[in-house]
Amino acid sequence: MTKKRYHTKGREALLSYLREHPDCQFSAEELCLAVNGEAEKGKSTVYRQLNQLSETYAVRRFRDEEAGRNLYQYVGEGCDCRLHFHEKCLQCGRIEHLDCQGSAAFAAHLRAEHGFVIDCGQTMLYGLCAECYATAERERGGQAHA
Amino acid sequence: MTKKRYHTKGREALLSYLREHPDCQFSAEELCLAVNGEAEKGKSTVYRQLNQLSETYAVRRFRDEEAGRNLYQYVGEGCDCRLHFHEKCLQCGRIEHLDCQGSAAFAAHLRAEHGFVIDCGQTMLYGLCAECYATAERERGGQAHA
DNA sequence: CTAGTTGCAAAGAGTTTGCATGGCG
DNA sequence: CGCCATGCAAACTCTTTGCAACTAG
Repeated sequence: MTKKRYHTKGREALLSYLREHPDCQFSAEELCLAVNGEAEKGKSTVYRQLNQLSETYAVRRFRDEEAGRNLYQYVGEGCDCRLHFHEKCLQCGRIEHLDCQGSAAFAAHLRAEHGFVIDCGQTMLYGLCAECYATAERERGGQAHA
Repeated sequence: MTKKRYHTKGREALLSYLREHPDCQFSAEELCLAVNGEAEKGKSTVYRQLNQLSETYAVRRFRDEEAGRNLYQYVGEGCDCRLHFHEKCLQCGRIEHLDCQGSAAFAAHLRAEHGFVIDCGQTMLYGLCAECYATAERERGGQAHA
């Protein structure tokens, strides 16, 4: 089922680069530039390599909604991104890290009650940050315009 | 900043259709078919309408990673999708609803500790379901075992 | 040597935009 | 009547695929 893979300089370089930047998400274009020195040179190969790497547990493909493209991030061993959530405000778009306080309890609950082993590093929580929620409430209460 | 909007039959029909199917996510193509009777007829207008609707709190754009396209869902008033999480297995791709048991506690924690008002209906939890986790563990152990 | 990998160009899918016409207010 | 909305086609972006040359094992 799984195809045999050769160890090639290209894919190794890509993986190394991603592993050296554990908390960063890169676009295919950025990675192509980083590895090949040019954003266009061999981009199809970079896409193929990224697809291959995404089949493993080491690299994960995310979606950048705003830009309408994919982002790639190292999420393998020695990476702490799995231990905390990220929360993104639907209004202002800001992303913030969430310390492990309640996250661990929630993760434990999911696992104990549902057998679901959540991967915080790959989960984005959506909602409204304090400021935007306040603004939304004010507008809703004001009913100035709808 | 916000542009003036006319009440038009087209956008109203779209919103009505979405509102009548509160737990469903539709592609632009499906919506075009549902509203215009044809998947191609006036699709650019449908895209424009969906973008307009997505600027409100009533409709939200999601991403269908597998199909590489956007999905649209009604998430406004009278919609219960905000009250529970969905968990998606990174391995088998299955999506399951998660009852409110621990979700409510987690949501409350987020709000109390971080002022972040989470929107469950717009958040997807990623991880491994029980079966896939067991399989993954077996394979990982297999390296040392077999 | 054989099968996987690379690189370029071209195709492909989904979405957006230009422009003239139609419709709401 | 002004301005927004519509509809078609063309353009655009990101990603994938075809094919010949290359390379790891």
